[in-house]
Amino acid sequence: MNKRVQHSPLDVFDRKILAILQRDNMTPQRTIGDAVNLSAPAVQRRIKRMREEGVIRADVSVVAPEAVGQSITIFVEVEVISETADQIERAKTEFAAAPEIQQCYYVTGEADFILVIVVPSMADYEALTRRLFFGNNNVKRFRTFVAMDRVKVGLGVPLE
Amino acid sequence: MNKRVQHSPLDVFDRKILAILQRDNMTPQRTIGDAVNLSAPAVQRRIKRMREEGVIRADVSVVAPEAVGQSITIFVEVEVISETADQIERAKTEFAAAPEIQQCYYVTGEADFILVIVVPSMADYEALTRRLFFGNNNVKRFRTFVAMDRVKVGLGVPLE
DNA sequence: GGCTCCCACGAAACAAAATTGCAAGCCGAC
DNA sequence: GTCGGCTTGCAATTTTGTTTCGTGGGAGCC
Repeated sequence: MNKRVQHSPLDVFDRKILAILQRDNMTPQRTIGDAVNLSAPAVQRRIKRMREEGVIRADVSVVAPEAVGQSITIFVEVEVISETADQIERAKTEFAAAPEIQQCYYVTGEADFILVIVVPSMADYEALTRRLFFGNNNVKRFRTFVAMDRVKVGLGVPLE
Repeated sequence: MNKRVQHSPLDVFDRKILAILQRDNMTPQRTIGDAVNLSAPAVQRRIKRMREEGVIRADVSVVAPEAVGQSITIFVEVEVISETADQIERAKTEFAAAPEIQQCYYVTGEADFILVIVVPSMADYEALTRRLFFGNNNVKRFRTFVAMDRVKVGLGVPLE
């Protein structure tokens, strides 16, 4: 269901390039080349390959939520009643479709789903719970955590 | 302590531009201009302003964790013993410094911190808990959730 | 060893995109 | 009305990304 693309093994150059790109993907290829001791075209070819292979999933700007009026970040642990394959699939689809849901993970443990939600106000969150949880009769219960501080927020993965 | 930059109010153009950029920041300005009915330089100036004002926090490549051998995503709820200001500050600093910790939020509710962690293997996670939690005598307890599926992962905020 | 084939590389040429300079249009203040 | 600040579009310039081409090193095979 997801993009399953062949990943040819990454060498040291690739990793160094990734380390730079996941911090700032606007870095000129020439600069990257200098940093990793490679020519700009070589860097360009590697980046292109990694994009095609799905090693680089996307290239995005990170927007400050509070700057656009989405000032509240909320965590939710969701526990479902029935964990049949298609019930789970349905839930995944529904969660993935909601724009307020930034992240959704299907997890083991005391909860089934963990959601990261971004909304303008508590009232909006309340409305969302009504729609998403109370309106879904497969949701057994959910626990809410409100973020007071987004201490560290990123998608960077440790490299080397 | 963090970036406190003045956010001048965003108009419809800005929001449309942001909506595009947070999906794909490699979109040519010309294309963006066409989409929002503005010239490329106008788009460029707005983007520059939003970068300077901190509305756009960063521009990054999103790397597929499994492609670089970081195949396990883990959630942790951390509860601390003492919640004095400097104990909390110390914890924030420590969590923010760990490269395996992708995200760290300070939250209300039954937990104090919620962490999103990315590691190559369970053994690595075990080692990390030893260092981070058992090695920190202010950690009362922590609950672990292992992600079976990263259903939706992004930092995009709802716009429009 | 000597051979070819195959990649990945760097240098340079090239294309495309971003950036800058500038003149004009659009308010709001006086 | 007119001044001044702000934003725009267009055109020129500069920077950046991309393609082309020729070279060199390594793997496999005579």
